[in-house]
Parts: sequence; structure tokens; C-alpha cells
Amino acid sequence: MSLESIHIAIVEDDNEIRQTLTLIIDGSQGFSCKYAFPDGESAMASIPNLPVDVVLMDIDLPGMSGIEVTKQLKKKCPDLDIIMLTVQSDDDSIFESLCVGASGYLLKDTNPADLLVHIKEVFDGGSPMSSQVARRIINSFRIIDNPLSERETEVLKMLSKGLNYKEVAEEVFLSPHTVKTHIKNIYSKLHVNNRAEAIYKAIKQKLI
Amino acid sequence: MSLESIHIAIVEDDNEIRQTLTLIIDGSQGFSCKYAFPDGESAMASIPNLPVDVVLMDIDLPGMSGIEVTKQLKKKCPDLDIIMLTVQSDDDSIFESLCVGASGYLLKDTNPADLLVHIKEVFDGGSPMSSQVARRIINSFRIIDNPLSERETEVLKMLSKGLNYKEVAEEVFLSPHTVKTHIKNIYSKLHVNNRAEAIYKAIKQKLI
DNA sequence: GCATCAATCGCTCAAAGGGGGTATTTTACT
DNA sequence: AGTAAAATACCCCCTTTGAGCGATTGATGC
Repeated sequence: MSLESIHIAIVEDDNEIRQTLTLIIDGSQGFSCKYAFPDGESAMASIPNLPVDVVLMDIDLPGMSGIEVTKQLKKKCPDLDIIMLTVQSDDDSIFESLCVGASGYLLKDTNPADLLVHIKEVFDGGSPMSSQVARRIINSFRIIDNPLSERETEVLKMLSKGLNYKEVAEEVFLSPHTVKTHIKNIYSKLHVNNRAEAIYKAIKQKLI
Repeated sequence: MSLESIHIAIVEDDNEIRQTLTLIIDGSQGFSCKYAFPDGESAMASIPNLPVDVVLMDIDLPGMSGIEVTKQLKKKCPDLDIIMLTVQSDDDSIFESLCVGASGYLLKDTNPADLLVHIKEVFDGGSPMSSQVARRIINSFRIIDNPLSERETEVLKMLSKGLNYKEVAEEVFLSPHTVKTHIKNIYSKLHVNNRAEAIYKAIKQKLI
């Protein structure tokens, strides 16, 4: 079917897991796994010079973390696909990994057959993730609740674009005094005392 | 295996697709699909009173859009799982859907067998999405490039917490003059003229 | 019918912010 | 060795902002 195998590298400190994964993957039709590293430093040194398509990356490594390795590797090889394969399922690990350029995020309870499917998915431009991970990511988009009125939201959006009292007032055909009142109400609803904090909170809560 | 079927409702204006889907799903072991609606209004009116676990929602509907329907439905039934099933694969459709509370996002080229698997996934707390959709979402986390130095980033983060010149200066053991200089440099690098806009841009570009 | 809230407009004043400069030292890259 | 960038510190001047006040009108809800 495929003329070329997908070339995979593994970065994983646990000897047993690393060896098992290597054997399973390399033994499967269409997949080749000739490189495995027990730490980030050695992976960083070698992978950029190897013909590798996809990296399976653990997060909890001795020395530099898998997230840091991912960041550095993506800087050197932007087209390399890196799948995090880890037990860490906390939000921080997930979001940091995605921010530094991971293309997928799987938990270690993924069974070997699925793992191969997911590697293929990444290779084809997809982004496999364990269902719990996907739910975390999706939930991060949810709007909790919006205490601001429409007018207030409108004003806040303009502030975020850098407009001042007067400019906002002109834009929405209001007196600058009214704009000021709206802003004061915004601050009070968001429990902040200035513009910078208001915009920060508003964005974090997806209000603007 | 399972004592209870998963109860599904469909919102889809195309008669053929709606009927085909209904038949396929309702004919499958462990799945029940007794409700199907050709528009958002009728779905809104009925679904809150029906024993439904999962809704398959089209986006392009006559009258209110599937996204609007999702928003309203989730307000009334926060625990209802809604999977968008649509041809729309633009970023706006995807992100708006997730923001209003969709639990999954599948493209209409998903084959029926996979669809059933994905319905089960949602029912079990997962968030199925087509691989292209997943890649879009994951890419939205990527940092494009960061023109700010570490110090500048540190200062900007403090500004976003509502601190002023003096407070930042005390926090990082610097002269307020220096803090001001950093801030001026931040403005210049981000091409903005004030704090509000700086924080807005910085967050949008994932710099803080 | 009464309360609540959004939306509107107004005032004063001290504090903070932003634009324009200049300049030294340290670090980093080549 | 030389240049560039980052980090540090300081000056003047004017604008903007936020706090603390008060007030009216029109919806919306109970």
C-alpha cells in the first residue's frame, strides 16, 4: 500500500516502556522506529539530523522536560510532528504542550493499535488526542457567565483597541461622561481598578 | 452489554440526510433516535422536554443557525451534549460552536460507523472532532513569535494584573524610571500607544 | 405599583500615564 | 573585536484616568 514507512522517534525515560513501544511500532507494517532516547538532551542533539517524521514525547523526563524539548525541537524543525504521550492530564501540561507546538496529546493508557492509528493521523495532518484531553481543551472555550451589559461590552472592546474616553464617546455617539460611567461600572463588575486589569480579566473570561 | 440505549436527537434541514441518519442511528444496537427536527425553532421548542442525551446539530439551518440553537439549548439544558455535524470547516464556525458549548465537532464526511463511535465518546465524557478540526483548534494555541524580552514580558504580566509603574518597580526591585522605559519599549514593539491595547494584543498573540 | 438595573449626563481633583528625549552597563552574537 | 540588543536610570511636559460625588429616564421583573 504505502511505499514509504512513517519514521518515528521516541523520547521516554522508562526503559521498559521505551523498548516495548519501539518494538511494537517498528514491528508494524508502514511504521519504522529506529530511534529512541531516554532524555531530552540526547533527543535534542540527534533528532534534527535524523530522518524523522513523528516524535512520541514523554513529559516527565530527567533534566529538561518534554515540553521544553518540544519547544526547542519545533524551533529547529518546524515541520516535525510531535505527539505528547504521557500520564500528565492536568490542564497546565496540556495547554503548555500545545502552546509550544505539540501536534497531538495522548495519555499513556492509549492502546498500541490506537497509537499506530494516531501516528498515522498526525502524519496526515490531523491532531489526535485522548477524549479526556479533547474535553479539557473544548471546555477551555466555554464562556462561564457574562455580567456585563451589551453597552459595557461594546465599550470594553473599544478600550481594548486602545481608544480613550473621548474616542469611544465619538464612536458610539455618547457623552464622554457616559462612557466614563460605563467604564466605572465595568470595573466594579469585574472587581478591578484599571483598564489593564479589566481587559485582562475580560479576555480570560471570554467577555470580549 | 448496555441496559439503556443512548437517546439521540437530530437537527438537520436536509430531508435526505436527516432521514438517513435517523435510520442508521436508530437501527444500531445501543442507540435510539426518535426525534429529528428540520429547523432550530422546532428543536428548541421540543428538546428540553424530551429524554435526549446527545444532539447532532447542523449549523446551516433555515432561521436561527445551529450555533444560536446550541447556545440557547445549553442555557436550558447545561448537561445536554451537542455535537456539531456540518460541512462548515472555517475557524469562525468551529470556535463559535465551542464557545457556545458544543461538546464535539464533526464534519459531514464522517462515516456512519465512526459517527456512532463518536456519539458514544461524547456520552462517555469525551469530545470527538474530525482530525482537521482538531488541528485547527490545536494551531490556535501556537505562539507565532515573541518580540518581547523576558523582562518586558514580566513587566507586561504585572500590568495585566493591574499594577502601576511604582508597584511593578517595587515588585521587581527596579527604579520606576526603568519600568517606564520597559513599558515604552513594549508599546513600540507591539505597535500600540497604551496599556489596554498592549495587553489586548499580547494576549491575542499569547505573549502573556 | 415598586424595585432594580441599564443607560444616559454632569462635576472636581489628585494621581497615573504617555511622548519626547539621553545615557550607561551588561549580555549576546558574530 | 565590534555591534546589537537588553536592561538599567533619569529628565520634562502635558494628557488621561480613576475615585468620589450626584442625577434622570426607561425597561424589566415580581
